[in-house]
Amino acid sequence: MMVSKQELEARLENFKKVSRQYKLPLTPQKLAIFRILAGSCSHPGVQELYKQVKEDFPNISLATVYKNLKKFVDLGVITEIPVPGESPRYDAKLDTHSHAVDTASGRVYDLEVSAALPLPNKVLGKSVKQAQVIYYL
Amino acid sequence: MMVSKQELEARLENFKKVSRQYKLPLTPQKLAIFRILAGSCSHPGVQELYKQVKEDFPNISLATVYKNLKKFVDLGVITEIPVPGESPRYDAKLDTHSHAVDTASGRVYDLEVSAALPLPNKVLGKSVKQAQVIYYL
DNA sequence: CTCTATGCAAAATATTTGCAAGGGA
DNA sequence: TCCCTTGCAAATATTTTGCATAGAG
Repeated sequence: MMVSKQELEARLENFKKVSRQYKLPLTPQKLAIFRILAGSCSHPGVQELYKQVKEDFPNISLATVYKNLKKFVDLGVITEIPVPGESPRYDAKLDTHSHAVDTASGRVYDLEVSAALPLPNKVLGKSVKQAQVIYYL
Repeated sequence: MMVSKQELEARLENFKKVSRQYKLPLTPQKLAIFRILAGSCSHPGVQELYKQVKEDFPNISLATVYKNLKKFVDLGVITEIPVPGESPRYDAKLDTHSHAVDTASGRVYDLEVSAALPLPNKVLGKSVKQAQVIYYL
């Protein structure tokens, strides 16, 4: 499955907007990393992103990928998906949804949170910033 | 909060039962690691478990802790809780429940899955082995 | 007795850091 | 110009592996 052109554009716009908001320079490397993530449904990890962005920026450093992913998470423009027994994967889809982890293949799928599965917005007296429902298949 | 004596005993019994089932030797080290986990509500990670078990077994190797945790997960007697930005934590509570991650302190809490939050038992046509709902506070 | 587990050390990975030079706003 | 960012190399941290020995059943 592919991300639609409109959705991709929306994600890129949001990324740029937030970057401006925090007065962070928009470098070609950042844009490339974000674009790959935003255009993918496969929830790549660091190594995979590094390999892909290398096609456009052969000299890019792995450290740059690490630094930027961390920054993106801080900025809230991407989400880190922890996968048991593996290194984390990343997702540029921002609306609340769940993930299904196929334990056989290691693949991670997006799932819509069904209306039948309402998430509380307060837990332990604190407000829920984010919720992840992960299904292991 | 503490784990009740009965609950701890039940978890230990189950651990021993499963070990026997798979004809795996029950060593003092394994027992120690499992007991710490089963008696704790703090969802310790590898390093913390290592530090604690070292008090009883000063010569225990970190590798032993890693190997056993992995084995316990395979056996299904503990669960790995992935935490974004951190190394995984472990949990000996086996009934279906959720976790709340306090992003400020890094603490992980157990939550009962409320009846109002029914989890589907099939997703993408495959049966759900396990589901984790993680709330980020 | 047989088979797994243990501890140790080394190896393989993964992630972070410091710093000089470059580049966006 | 002012910071942030980049790439590189080194430093850390994390996790895995091989192997000889010990120990559980």
